[in-house]
Amino acid sequence: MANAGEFPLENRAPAAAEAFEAAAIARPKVAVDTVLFAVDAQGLKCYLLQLGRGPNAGKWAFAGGLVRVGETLDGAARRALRDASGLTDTYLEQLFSFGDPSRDPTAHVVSVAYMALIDNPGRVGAASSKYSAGRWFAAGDLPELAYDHSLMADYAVARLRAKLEYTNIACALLPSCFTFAELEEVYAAALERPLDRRNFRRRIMAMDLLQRMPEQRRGAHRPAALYAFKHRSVRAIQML
Amino acid sequence: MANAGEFPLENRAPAAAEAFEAAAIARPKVAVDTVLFAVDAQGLKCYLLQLGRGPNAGKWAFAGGLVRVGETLDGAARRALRDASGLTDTYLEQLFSFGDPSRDPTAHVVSVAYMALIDNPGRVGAASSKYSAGRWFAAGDLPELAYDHSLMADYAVARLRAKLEYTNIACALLPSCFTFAELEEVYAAALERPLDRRNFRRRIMAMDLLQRMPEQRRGAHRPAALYAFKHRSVRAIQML
DNA sequence: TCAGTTTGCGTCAAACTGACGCTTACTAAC
DNA sequence: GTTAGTAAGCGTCAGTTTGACGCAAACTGA
Repeated sequence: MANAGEFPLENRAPAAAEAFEAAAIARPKVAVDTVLFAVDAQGLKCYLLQLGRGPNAGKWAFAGGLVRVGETLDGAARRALRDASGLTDTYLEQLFSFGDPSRDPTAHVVSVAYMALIDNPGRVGAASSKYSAGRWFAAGDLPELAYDHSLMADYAVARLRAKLEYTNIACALLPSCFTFAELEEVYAAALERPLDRRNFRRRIMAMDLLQRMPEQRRGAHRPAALYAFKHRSVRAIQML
Repeated sequence: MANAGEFPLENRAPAAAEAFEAAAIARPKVAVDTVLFAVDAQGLKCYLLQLGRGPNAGKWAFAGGLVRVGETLDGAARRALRDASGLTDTYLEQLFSFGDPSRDPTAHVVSVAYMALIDNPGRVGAASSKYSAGRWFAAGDLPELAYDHSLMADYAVARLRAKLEYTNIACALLPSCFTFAELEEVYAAALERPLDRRNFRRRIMAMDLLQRMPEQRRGAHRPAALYAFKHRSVRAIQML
């Protein structure tokens, strides 16, 4: 549907189309906004950018932008994220669309929210001139955000937490090789609660997601076995 | 973001705005499409409408339409559903947004997919003149659909199944009073697998969602206790 | 009164979960 | 070298949940 009743309009003179239905039809701008997550020693982090222009200048917001001609939503999200952080190969997942006409007081903008994950906060690079600054914030302690971006943040955190439980999404927050302790830190940071080391190991092992690597990580103490995810693409874990 | 860099444009002469950035910015139409579900004796059903106009005339699709000036996405979905089925008070939940510019060959249309649930397929009424017909189909055996509506159908079924497991969403597919057998039929229909009557009862009871009503339903055999959901609003079940 | 059918309670073993003890393997300090 | 300290990683145990299934209770219609 949706597109259905509209086609005749496309084939008529613009004036006729206007008179018939277009008067009521909104032509909102369509935007994408991406909540970028990474985990570091302090916990789950969110990357925010400070707006350099417009009425919201000075406020913090997620990487975003308007969809361009010929672009898919995913494509626009990737481009906006690249412009804001230099990142090109991230895990990206659509979350939810926000379309309240008053969410942006200056124009009707429908925004499709995305979540992106990277394994290391240090990977972010310089932002485009659209932004005056960019930095990581603790996910649980974000500053006041522009528009309805706080809602997006809540949504993103909830989705990430849920998916940690039934998918291998943690692979997007870790390098290709990691120790069990590092995996546990990712879970503990995102879920914001401590996990029992031994039970966590058992639970993850039962999921059969990991592949043991031949090498070990040597540090100050007993060396730790290195693991990799069997599948680097995110997929639901089938509970038999 | 998203809306951010754009404001200066709004305040400039149109020509300047065009030259600066607008050339590349898409102005897609924004549509909503709603996958309407109900359960009857045959199983899970999906309500489809046959398009009466346009290049896809004759094809089946979900209830949808373009977002109008001042409308929220939810509001547009409710209106489109009302126009297509007469329904006004349904459970409604946003699913996913589809924005591939080639999903509709005649125009760039971003469509926000929704799922709606009702307790009785018989509640649907007459459709607007935009459609030439409307009827229920078995959810597992849909005809060829217009646009990317098959994708939406898959997405909707997956979401419904998932939510049955961890929310009280079944309340939207049942009348206010129902027997355990009716509740089980809803689950079995949506999940498309038989459930053990006794284990199902135990599992649902453990969730503590139901309230036993004083009356009983009398039929040809042993009378069945009537139940109602404690909460009619859909909420996640907290696993202690 | 009985056959037939649905309702709804109960049992049992296997699997899973949360809490936690303890050994192993290393480094760094003495 | 010996030892103290620490992270890694194995194992145990009781309580809970899960899946399979037996069976009595409650009703109708013949």
